Amino acid sequence: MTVSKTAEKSGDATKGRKDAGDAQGQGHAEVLQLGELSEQLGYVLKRAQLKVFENFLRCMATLQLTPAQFSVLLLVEKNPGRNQTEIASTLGILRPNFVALLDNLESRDLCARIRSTNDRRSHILVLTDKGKAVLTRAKKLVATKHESRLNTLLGQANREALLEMLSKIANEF
Amino acid sequence: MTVSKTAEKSGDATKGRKDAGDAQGQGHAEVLQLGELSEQLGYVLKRAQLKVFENFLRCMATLQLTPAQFSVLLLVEKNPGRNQTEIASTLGILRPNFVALLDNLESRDLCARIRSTNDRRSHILVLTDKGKAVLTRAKKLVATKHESRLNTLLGQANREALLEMLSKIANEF
DNA sequence: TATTGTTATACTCTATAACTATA
DNA sequence: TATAGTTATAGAGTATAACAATA
Repeated sequence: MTVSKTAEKSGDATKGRKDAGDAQGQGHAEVLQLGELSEQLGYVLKRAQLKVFENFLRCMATLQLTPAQFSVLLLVEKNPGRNQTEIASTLGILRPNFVALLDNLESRDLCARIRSTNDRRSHILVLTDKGKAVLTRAKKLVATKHESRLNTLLGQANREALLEMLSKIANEF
Repeated sequence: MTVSKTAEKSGDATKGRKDAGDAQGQGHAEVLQLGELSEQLGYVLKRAQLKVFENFLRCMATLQLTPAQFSVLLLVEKNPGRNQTEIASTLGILRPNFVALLDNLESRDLCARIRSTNDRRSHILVLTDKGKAVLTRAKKLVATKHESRLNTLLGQANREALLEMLSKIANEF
């Protein structure tokens, strides 16, 4: 991809480079021109996404939940009684990759696999009481620290418009 | 308390699961409820970004350019005479990871490293004639096949508003 | 035979340390 | 000593094949 996760402090690409008074004539110093790049939706989308995930992780540091883990907890809470294949595929996670993610959540006693009586191949997923409690705290953290900051930055109306357009892209593009 | 490992008698866990016309008792279910997930900006942002990159790759299949490679070509064209560190850090690519990316572009004769005369440690980056030609074709493909589709989907005004909000997030969040 | 969860594996992207050659 | 490019390497994230248990 174009952008790295926590690369360096944003905006220090030209750190330490001075243009004024460069007697040697080497070293243009200004920030590079992004040019058409700043009009490329994919580029800006990716950089925005990294920023948002980064902030999410900071907000969730106390609960140690990644965006993927949070999405699993939310989906299991909303759809109790579903099996691994259903939860994973809804989130776009491949079944093999879902195993380790679930192992992690289960080892922390946040969710549990229950062998289905109807189809003994299936593992029904449910949140444990601890999982429910953690999810409740997580939602509060996300709302008060994460999403609220986006509201402040964009404004409530804009944030909703943004969400709508992104949903349209995600679903119809 | 924690959830028991033994399956429950599908009481409320499977509530509302059965398809209306399901003759067998095996019930494929309806689509899962995303619930609050569809309001999580990070989640929707990520899915939108994946869709956009996916489409980008399809549009660029003939030229075999990834988003990252395209961004490098664009930036080198706009900022000739810059070295690897400057180009890479502007794009948020770490220097070690930039080496293989450049090796690829150079092996395809799209860009070239030129040892700087001022500082023989530096490699100045330039596009080759082939690189310029390919980039011109790439820009046309992106404009006519990729970005234009986004315009159709969102509308010109909305697309600009989207870009502006994403830029704001990328730069100020 | 088909499906669920799983293992093994591979490939990409990202991240850090350390080397070399210059400065 | 510090910096530019590089190598090696490790860790996530994502992808496919195949196996055991079950249907």
